Amino acid sequence: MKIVFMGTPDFAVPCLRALAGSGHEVAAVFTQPDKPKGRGYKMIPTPVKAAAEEYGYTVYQPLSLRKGEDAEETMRILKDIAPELIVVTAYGQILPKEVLELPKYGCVNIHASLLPKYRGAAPINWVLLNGETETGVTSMQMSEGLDTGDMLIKETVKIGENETYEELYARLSEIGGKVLLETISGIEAGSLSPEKQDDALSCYSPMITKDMSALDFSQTAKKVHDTIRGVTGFTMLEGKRIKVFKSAILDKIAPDGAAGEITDEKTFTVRCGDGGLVRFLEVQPEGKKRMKTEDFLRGKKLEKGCILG
RNA sequence: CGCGGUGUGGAGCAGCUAGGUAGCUCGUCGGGCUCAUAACCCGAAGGUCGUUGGUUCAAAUCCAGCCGCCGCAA
Repeated sequence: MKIVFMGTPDFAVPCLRALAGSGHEVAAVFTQPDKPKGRGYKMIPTPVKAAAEEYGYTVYQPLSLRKGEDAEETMRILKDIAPELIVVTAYGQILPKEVLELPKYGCVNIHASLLPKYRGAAPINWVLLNGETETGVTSMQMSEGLDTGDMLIKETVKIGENETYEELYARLSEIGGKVLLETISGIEAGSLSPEKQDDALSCYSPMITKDMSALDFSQTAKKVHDTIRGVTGFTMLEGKRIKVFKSAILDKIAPDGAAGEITDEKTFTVRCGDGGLVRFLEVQPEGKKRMKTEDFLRGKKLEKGCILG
């Protein structure tokens, strides 16, 4: 099948690779424009662009598909290509109606949640922040609303108690590639039965912001742990910023003591608002590399009773 | 030229402000102790102190450039 692929971040890369290995014709790849990123404002190509170039695909990076010269130009390009299907995975732009209706089979989207729950930009983060125990990947026939199209294939996965955003992200993106191929096969065979989303059950996952990563130890241990898993936590230790990438909740409870207090300096365990204890497993001090807590503690002496935050 | 941190044996760090013997907590290897152990005791190996140049009798330490890694901000 002649396909146009649209995607931007790492999450979309396994989908593109799946297509590349499937025998379908990838006629073009669309991704967001490169932006000056990082220290010194270096221009970094998007992960999808980097992958597309490996395969020698033609890459387009229009500023907008909805307005301006780029939008008109894009429509001309798409009409010229005349794809049978457009595949969209975490592209980062809203597709106008003309684009949605252009291909014979329309546009399909791979979304990292069990729709209709967690529509929107950051489903993986929010699933973890909310302490969900399962999530998944859904493919859908795109319509004009945001992640509101009819659902085609859904695959559910269990979430590990200590599973982090990174880990879940990697798992779901791989599943995304698989679901994509199944969906395309289904479309070709005409064997899919689109299912309408029940809007009453829907919820949105808005973009995450920096301040959501700030750990608040007056909250429950579960909440603190989920924050670390979902968006990577950070707090202040002796005036310096320290990120927390991985954590675990202990079975024990410390009924007395202050929130944010280090209760065990040998393992970097902190007391939370409900008396629950969270142990940091992987941290990154300001200006340093990310490291396991045991490594961190070899060079840094913590003081028991020291308060974080 | 966005702001800042950092680069020291395999790992994480101290030492640098007031230049002059390479240190700590671990790991590794050998030996000992023990019913046994990730525990304890003794010993050993292992480092061009990121790189280039400068100042100096002498530089991990002071100065300049370069490279790498990272935090913030976008």
